[in-house]
Amino acid sequence: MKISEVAHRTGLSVPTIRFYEKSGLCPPIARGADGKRVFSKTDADWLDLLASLRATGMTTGNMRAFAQLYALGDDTLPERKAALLKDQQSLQHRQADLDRCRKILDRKLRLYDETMKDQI
Amino acid sequence: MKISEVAHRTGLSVPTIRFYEKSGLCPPIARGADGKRVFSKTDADWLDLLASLRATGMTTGNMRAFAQLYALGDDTLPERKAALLKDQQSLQHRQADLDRCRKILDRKLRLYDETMKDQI
DNA sequence: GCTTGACCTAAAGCAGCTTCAGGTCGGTAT
DNA sequence: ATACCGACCTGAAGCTGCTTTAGGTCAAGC
Repeated sequence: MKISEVAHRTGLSVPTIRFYEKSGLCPPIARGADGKRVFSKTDADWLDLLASLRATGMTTGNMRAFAQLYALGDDTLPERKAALLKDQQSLQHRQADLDRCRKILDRKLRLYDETMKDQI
Repeated sequence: MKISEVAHRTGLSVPTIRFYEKSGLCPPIARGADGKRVFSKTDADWLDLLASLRATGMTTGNMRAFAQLYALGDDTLPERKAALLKDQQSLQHRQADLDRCRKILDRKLRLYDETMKDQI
């Protein structure tokens, strides 16, 4: 499989995939005689996993840790679950932050409406 | 007013305030004989405004633009409102993204629960 | 034979800060 | 008096997670 195909399948950009390999987020990808990356099904699945971890907002550090646990097999399921739970918490934090932002913004906009009404 | 007081009042960090000044997000702050920044009430209010714009997730570029409109007086109210509305939209996008993330994560966690139940 | 397109690399750039290294004060404890 | 502390200053580097740029190789199509 070519890098462009993997990009299409995972939704990651081509440079991001190269970046992930270089950063050790996935194992080194095999190369063809021409030096181009040749992705196995396993590689593609791995990158799919990375893409969905990224989608959850996980940091690359945690993604690397998670991927390593994944590579160690099913014994690490509880640890991986714990990592996901932690991720879930930070996600909740971010959502709460955004909610706070939204409230500030809504209040500001209402203020603007009132001020502008007065002026007309 | 000292920088530490402004930091405390606005919730911005001391380096962030210096960074904002350096980046032209606020007008240059007056200095005492010792070279230290001396913030006027106006400066502090300005930074308060910046802090709440940042809280809404606005980019520094937009913050700069917004602050400039602000400096031009009340004639710019409609433009500022438009900027805030745009900001609100991007905020809604981010919220939608996080919701999507949360769903992915919840699904993953449920999968883990099932897998682990099977193993016990 | 010449261009186009997909791939490659290393390196720089981006936002928005934070952190570091190194220096100047004034106040206080010994 | 002197040694130290904490708050301030500066410029520059570091951080995350990519994206963009510059420069190069190769096969295929016109």
